[in-house]
Amino acid sequence: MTRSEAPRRKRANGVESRQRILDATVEIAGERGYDGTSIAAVSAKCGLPASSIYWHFKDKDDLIAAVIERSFETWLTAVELPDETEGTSLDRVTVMAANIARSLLDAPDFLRLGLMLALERRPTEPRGRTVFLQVRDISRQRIADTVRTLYPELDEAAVRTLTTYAVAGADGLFIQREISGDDVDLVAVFQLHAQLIHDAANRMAARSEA
Amino acid sequence: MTRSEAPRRKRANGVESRQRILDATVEIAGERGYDGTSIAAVSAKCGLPASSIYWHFKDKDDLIAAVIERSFETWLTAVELPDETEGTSLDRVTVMAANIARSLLDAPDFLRLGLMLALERRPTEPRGRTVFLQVRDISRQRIADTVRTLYPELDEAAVRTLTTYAVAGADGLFIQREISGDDVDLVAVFQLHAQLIHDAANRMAARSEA
Amino acid sequence: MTRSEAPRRKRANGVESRQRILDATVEIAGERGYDGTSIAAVSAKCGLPASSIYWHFKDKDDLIAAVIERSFETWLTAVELPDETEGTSLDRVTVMAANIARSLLDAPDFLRLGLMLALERRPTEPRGRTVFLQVRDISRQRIADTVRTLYPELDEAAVRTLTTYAVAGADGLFIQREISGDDVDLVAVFQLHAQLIHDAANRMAARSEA
Amino acid sequence: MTRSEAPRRKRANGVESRQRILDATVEIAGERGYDGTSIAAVSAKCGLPASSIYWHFKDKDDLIAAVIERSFETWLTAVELPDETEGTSLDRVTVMAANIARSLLDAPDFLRLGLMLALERRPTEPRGRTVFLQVRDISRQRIADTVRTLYPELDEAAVRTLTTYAVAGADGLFIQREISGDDVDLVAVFQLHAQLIHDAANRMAARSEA
DNA sequence: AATGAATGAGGATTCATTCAT
DNA sequence: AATGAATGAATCCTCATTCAT
Repeated sequence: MTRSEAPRRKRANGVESRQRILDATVEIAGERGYDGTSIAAVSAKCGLPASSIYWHFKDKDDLIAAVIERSFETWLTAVELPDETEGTSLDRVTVMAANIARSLLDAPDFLRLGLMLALERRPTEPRGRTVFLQVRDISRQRIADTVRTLYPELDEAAVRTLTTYAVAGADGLFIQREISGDDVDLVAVFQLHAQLIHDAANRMAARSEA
Repeated sequence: MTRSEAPRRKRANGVESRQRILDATVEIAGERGYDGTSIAAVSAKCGLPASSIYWHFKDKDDLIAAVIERSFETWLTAVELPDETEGTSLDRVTVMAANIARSLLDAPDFLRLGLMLALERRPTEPRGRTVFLQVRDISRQRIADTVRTLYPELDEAAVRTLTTYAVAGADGLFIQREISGDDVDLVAVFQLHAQLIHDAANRMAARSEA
Repeated sequence: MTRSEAPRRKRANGVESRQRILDATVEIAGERGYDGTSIAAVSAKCGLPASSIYWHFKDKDDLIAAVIERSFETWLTAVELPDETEGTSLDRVTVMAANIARSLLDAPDFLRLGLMLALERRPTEPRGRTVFLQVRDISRQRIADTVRTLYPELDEAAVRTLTTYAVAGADGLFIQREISGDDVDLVAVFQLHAQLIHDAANRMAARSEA
Repeated sequence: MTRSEAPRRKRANGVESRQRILDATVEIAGERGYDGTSIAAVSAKCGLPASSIYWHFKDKDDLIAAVIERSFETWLTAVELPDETEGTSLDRVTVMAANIARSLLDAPDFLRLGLMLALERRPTEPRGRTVFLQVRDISRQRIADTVRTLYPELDEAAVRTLTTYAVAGADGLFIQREISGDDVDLVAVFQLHAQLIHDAANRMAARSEA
């Protein structure tokens, strides 16, 4: 709504414009989902006319997909998994959980939008959804790797189950936090989650040895 | 062009029409979310003209809220929590988890739509979202009650944490199932969830006694 | 542009509205072709909002197709072919040519639009084009029938050739008239056309007898 | 993202670019008419960015007009009218008709576009239309000259009528061919056309002598 | 209880064109 | 000679909603 900041900008700068558009889009799409994100709203928020958005992105689908891609990259670098950490496996799982929790607090738009897309079931699936599921799978595999490293006695079925459970818990806790706001101490509750997973891993390992 | 072709419209029946509209709406809204649900689409799916939908419901907001309400009721009666079951607390938690898992498999539209609404963050919140959060809270309290009954030694903070964790896990596992389809054995994974909650409850009880 | 004629019309009247829309569309589409016909222009000319046009017609394609259909019907009834006429075959061909010429002078929008559509070669053909080619074929068959009746000695190949030539001449002369306006006496030149076709028919008949 | 990937753009060559643009435009405009031809489509087909098209042509109108001009020239040189041919006037008319028929088979885009333009009736006439009508008139005069040469007894009114009829037939037969494709033997049917014109000329000559 | 028709606002996207480089 | 980026107007069409019947 403030117009004063744009005193007839002329120097065309594609890269910056693209970023501005993406910035505006994460915000809006993270709040209102795919259908709730209108190009007009993005245009208003980023200051570029709607038609300019179409110079940078083929269509809305392409735009949302690009948002997911970029957000995932930023998020990934924000998670900074210190896999080399010394300590017991419980320590390491706990640190990891805290890291993930913190990263989610910083980039909630990404996951919120992603989950909304993931929940939808349209006949023609938005590309953004596909992309989200792909990058989500990348994260999932990282977690699986960590599980394998920390609990080498586990067989693949157990690893898969634990990973599923770990991811599901993360999603669920994130949602809880989105609903209840600061009532939920995300870091604390993620650490409980880590603890339980650790217990489960140990029990499974014991069982498989027997 | 001839008028006589009307196929002997069965005597208008308000109740049935209302149901047809609601049926159409759960399906569409469960697949595409709030913004993705157009009155025209609902009209097409239920066979009644758009204007008829407005005879039964004040506006789109009202319609979606009604859908949530009805779906919740159906779901509640489907869960059939056998609180009176004899057996160890682990047994009882496990049975309960299986019941919930099964009920979610039957009414996925309800939870899918609800979660989509819950994740959104619009300036003027749809009434459907409010309703969903309310009914969700009802479920939450039932779970809290069960936890209190099964693990009477727990203090209120612990009960709250466990309940949060239980609900979060349920949401997360549901999402996982929505994404991966039959790859996820929802009942099995819910039972693991129950197990871990049971362990956590016992550890917490032990700690609070100390 | 004159607004005064519409003092808040309320009495909904589907049939009349439909006609108004079609009337506006023939005119515009007859002048500017498919792409040149904007829904906004039609809306402006008929006084109904653009969205109302979509109540009556599925989309632009459907609208144009409907225009062709209706125009063809009006044109057909305007041609009034007096097949029963007594007289020499030349007389009868000449009368027929004059009739067609006159009907074309009255409904030039129809043929102009149709020919524009016929000339186009888009990857996905507008339904209006299909419809035009169909109704055109109906006319063609009527002409073929007349030729068969008037010159019974002709074999089918000859009938086909003559019909093709007759239709082609009609199209070409119509175009000439569209370009040159009143410089071309359409009735006169159509009668010349009839004459030449008559000669050709006789020559062909003579040849086939030999 | 690296700039070095540009594939060694061959030294800019204005003339060639201009040709490429014109080539793309005939094709598109010949298929879809004036309004149906978008600069973006031309740009996509010729590989040059839209802004480059505006370096070579003032605006869309100018581009279409240029296309008509160039196409007419190519067509003219393709017709190769052998006016000096010996033989009866019927022979010569027939040869000429065959030549024209063949030339139309080779450059259908030109005439298709031209006829579409000619049929349109917009308030502000595209320059391409004007140009087409002009070049068409040049052809018309050549035909009139030929008629005058071959049938010197005809008065000017007769020459004009015959020319009109000749051109109209050509247009109509071309259209027929565009619609029906290979069902129409354009050369054969043009020869019938020539024959009939020849007959008409003779009859007119006889009449004017009487 | 229901519906045909209408409507203004807004949806995504494309348009022809310009301008600085 | 060419182009990346931008832009306002216009495109087709859908939206939620209303209203007279």
